[in-house]
Parts: sequence; structure tokens; C-alpha cells
Amino acid sequence: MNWKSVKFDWNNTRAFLVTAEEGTLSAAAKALGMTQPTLSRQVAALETELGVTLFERVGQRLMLTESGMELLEHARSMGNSALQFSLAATGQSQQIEGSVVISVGELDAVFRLPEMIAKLRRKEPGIDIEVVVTNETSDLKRREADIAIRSFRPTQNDLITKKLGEEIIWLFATQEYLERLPQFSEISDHTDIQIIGFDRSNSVSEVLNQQGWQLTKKNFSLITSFQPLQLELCRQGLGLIFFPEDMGDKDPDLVRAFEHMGPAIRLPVWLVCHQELRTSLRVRRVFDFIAEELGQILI
Amino acid sequence: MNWKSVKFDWNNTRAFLVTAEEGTLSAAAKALGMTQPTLSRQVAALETELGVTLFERVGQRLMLTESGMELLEHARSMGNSALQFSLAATGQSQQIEGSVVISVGELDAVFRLPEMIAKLRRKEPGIDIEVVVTNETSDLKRREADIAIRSFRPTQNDLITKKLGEEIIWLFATQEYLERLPQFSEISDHTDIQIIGFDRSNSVSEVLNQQGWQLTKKNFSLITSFQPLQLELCRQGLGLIFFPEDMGDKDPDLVRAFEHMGPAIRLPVWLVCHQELRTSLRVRRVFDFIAEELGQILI
DNA sequence: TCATCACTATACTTATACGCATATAGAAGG
DNA sequence: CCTTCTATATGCGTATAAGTATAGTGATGA
Repeated sequence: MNWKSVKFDWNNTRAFLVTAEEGTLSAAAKALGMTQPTLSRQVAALETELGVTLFERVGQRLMLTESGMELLEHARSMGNSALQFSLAATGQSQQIEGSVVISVGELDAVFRLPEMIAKLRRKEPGIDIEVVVTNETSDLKRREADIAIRSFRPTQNDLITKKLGEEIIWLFATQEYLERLPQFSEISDHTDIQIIGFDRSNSVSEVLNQQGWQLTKKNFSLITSFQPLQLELCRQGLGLIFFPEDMGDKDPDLVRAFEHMGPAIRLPVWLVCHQELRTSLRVRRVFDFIAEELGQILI
Repeated sequence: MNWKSVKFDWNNTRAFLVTAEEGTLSAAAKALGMTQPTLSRQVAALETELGVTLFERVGQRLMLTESGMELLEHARSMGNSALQFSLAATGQSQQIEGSVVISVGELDAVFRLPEMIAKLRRKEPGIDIEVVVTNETSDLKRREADIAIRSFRPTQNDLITKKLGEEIIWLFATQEYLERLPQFSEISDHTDIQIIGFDRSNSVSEVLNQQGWQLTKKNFSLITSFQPLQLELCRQGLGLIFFPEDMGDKDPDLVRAFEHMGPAIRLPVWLVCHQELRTSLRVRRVFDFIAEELGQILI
């Protein structure tokens, strides 16, 4: 191997990659935890070193040149390898000190994590915890998180998964809201109820209609995928929300609706982690801790 | 993509890769054009950053740990991508200034290149020339050279090739040596000639025997693959050598042997270059120049 | 057993690169 | 049209990394 041809500055290449992917130097700097002038100089240095103009400076925006686009492909390839390297390195690390990134949904973040994190911090003070809160499934392959709590089993076989139990989801509302509803014997007659929905898709109503409901779009007048807002809207007496049993029962303002019908949905709870990270002592501690704690909540 | 996980020092990773591949810090430093203390610190910094012991310091030697071996795989992957990046970058570079690496055999290096390089330097003073002299075929894929002169057409389809002509190889010797030989009418009777060979394989004698010779291992008592030595041995009157027509004819000490039989071998001459480098102005200039100059010599 | 050699680690000096503050410029909005 | 926001580029002081010189350490051979 001729090592001289790989002697160019790899860090500057990383700067180029992140800048190209993020679109701006400022965003790249933020993503890398550096300052914008540093990135600016690193990219400029790479251009000088290679003798290639990577970006066209058009006003305030950077536009990739054709050469830049071609080189970006190779830089991406380096980046992917770097990601794998990082994964393996973390996996090999037997240090307990360091940070672990956990990806959870909004409800878990607000209702279950704080107590767990407090306990974990006391138990493992050397481990820093970063929580990524998103209802979309964050991509463990891209390492947006080290550990994720999911309501489905990921199919990728390079992830290790552990089923912690099942979450029992009821429809919850305020007592007042339920009393205002006209009393029918058949649930199919409940045409006026308001369910605060996640989105405009029919997936939720389809599940409920299979249980005997007859819900249309009119029953979903309030839509938000931001669950803390759902909860507040529900507390205002504006409708019903899907809410896990343990969380709803603890809330003094809410009661289970249509309890005789049984739970609305049952969702499995999976704890997911990269296979590479299985060997990391630090990640493993957090993984096992969450599995233990969350398992007890879900019984 | 979580860029924080690729925030580790890529240059230190390169240091680790080259050190692992080369075996020692000193060799790696030489290969990268750095000093040994720098490499030492870079590798140590990477170990600290990752929290992984990459090398076991056993006395004066560095031994890869198991973790190191696992991580080396990923570092190699990064290195390969970096090599591709470098190739593409050189290809995109429209700078004439810079260096071009040419791989040639020993005879070309001594007899043909000096004059060509002198002319090229006058024509393109901005281009630095590095010559890798080897009779083994240097690997253009590993970028041991940018341009190579070959006596066969490479099969890889990511190389661009140009046939410059054919090299006419005669057996040459000193006049004195030939006069000492017993005169026979049939060449098959020449059982005492000495041919200074490349190696102990029979490939050369097989070719000649097809032309009517009857050569055995006894005719190849002097073996060296170092052609300048072959030439000097021949000048000492110790035997015959295979030598290109134009070189041998210019040598006042040597004459063609068995001229009535025609040339011993005809070898094609190919000029080879990476496809990626085709777009590099600098490499192209050198490629075209050699093609022109060498083409004239070979007619 | 001692001298030499090859390799790695450390002290010190110098050069390089970073972050901070700031200048500049284009885009968006009132 | 002016303000404001966001973007990139540059000057300057400091921190970090480089190279040089050298010490330390096993391995090799006389």
C-alpha cells in the first residue's frame, strides 16, 4: 500500500463530509461540537491540499461543485467506515465512564425515565446519560442512539432485542367528559366522542372499529403527535386519549373510559441495542438497568 | 446521522492503521512522512479517546491486542475509502503543479527514462516526478504508482491502457564472447552457450526451444533478476543477455547474437494508468508525453 | 558480558490550529 | 427601506500539536 496517498488530512475530510451533509458550515460545526471558523478553515485547507474546489461560495450559501459531489461519495464511504469503527470501539471499551444515548418516546421520557435516570445516576455516577426524545423510530444503525425503547421488534439482525413486557393502553378522559357523553348501550352508537389523535391516518380508528366501534374522521377533530399536548387537551375535557394503564391510573384527573370493553390496545415493549455495543460494559449496565426497571413497571 | 460518533480523531485512526500495517511506529512514521514521536502520541491519544488498548507494549515491539485486531478491520475499511477518495481527488485536480509517480522496469529506468524526464522537466517544470523502479508489477490499485510501463496488458477494467508498440528483444553478447563459441551450422548444436537468466523458471528456455534451441538448465548458470548486473556480466564476456534492440545497438561493447535467426522475443509495451486519474490534467500530461516519446523509440 | 542496534517514550522548543470576537454579506420580514 | 437574522471569512491571543534531541529498553552478536 502506498501510504503517501492517504496522507491527506482525514479530519479535514470529515469536516467536508459533515459540512456537505448538513448543508452549512455552522450546522456542521454544531454537529461536531466545533466552531464555525474551524470548519471553514478545515474545508478550505482540504481544498488547498487536494487542489480541488469542493464548494462554490455563492453568497451566504455553499454549493457543492461537481468535483465535490463526486468526492462526497468517497467521503461518505469513509464516514460509514468511521461509524463502524466507532461502534466497534465503544463495544471494545471496558470503561464505565462515558455517555450512553437513550432514545425514547415522549410519554416514556416524561413519565418513566426521570425516576429511572435518577436511580441510575446514583447507581452509576460515572455514566452520563443523553436522552433523545422522538416518537419516530431513531435509527440505531446511524447511531442516533445506543439504546432504544420500541413498541415493535426491529427486523435488522444486527440489533439485539429484549421484550420487556406489554403496555396496556386504555382510552382515558376526565370524569366530567365521560359524564357529559350520552349513555348508550351499544358502543357503535357512540358517534359523538372525540379522540385526540396522533395523525390523520386511519390506522387507529381501524383497530377500534374492529372492536365494534364505528368511528369516522369526525371523531378525530383534534390531531397532534405531541403527546404531552394530547394529555393537556384531555385534561381540559376536550376528548379521549390513548394512554398507558400505569400512567393514566396515577393521574388524578383521568379515568379509564369504556372499561368494560377491556383495553383498547396492547403494545409490546422492546429494548433494543446494537450488537456491537453488547460488549460495551457501560452500555450493558444501562441496558440491563432499564430492562430491570421497566420490566417491573410493565410486570 | 449522529455525527458525534464520528467526532473521534480520524488522523489518529490513520496513524493506528499505518502503524498496525507497518508493524512499528518508526516504519509508519517513515511511510507517512512524519516523525516517530508524533505517531507514538497519536496512537496513544486514540487509545485514550476510545478507552481501548490497541497495542500491547511488550518491550520494544508493539503487539496488536484483540480489540486492536477487531478495530483494525474497520480502520482498513476507512483506509480503503481514503485511498479511493485520494484517487478521485487527484483525478478532479486540474492543477498542473504536483507530483506524478511512474513505475518502470530497471532497463527503462536506466536507458530510456533519464532523457525523457529531462525533456519533461523542461516542458513541465511544475510537475515533480517520482520513479518507482521495480521489475515486479507494482499495484496501481494500491496506488503504488500513477502511471506504469508494462509488457503485458492488465486485465482490470478500471485501468486505461495504451499500446505503445513492440519491443524487439535480441540476444546480445560481446563480440569476443561470440567468437569464442564453436561454430555450428545448426543452432540445436549450441549446447555450451551461457545465457544470463532472470530466475530459475523454465519459461525463457521454453520459448527459445520452440525456436529450435535445445537449452537446459546448464545453459543458465548465472541468474539475477537485477538487469544492470546482467548487463555488466555480459560486458565481462560471461554470456548472453536478452536486451532490447535499441539499447543493445547503442552499446559499443555488445553485438546481436545469432542475428540470422531473427529476434528472440517480441514484447508489447503498454502504458497503464488509473481510470480515476484520466481526468487529472497533471497525470494526463505525463501520460501523453511518455506515450509520444516512447512510441517514437519503439516505432 | 559488553557493545551495538532498533524501537518506543519523554523533555523541550517551535509551529500550527483552535476558539473568541468581529466584520461582511445576503435573505427575510415589517 | 431599514432591521434583523443567518451565513461565511478574518484578526488575534492562547492552547494544542508538531519536530528535535535524548533517554530508556529489550534483542542481537562478538
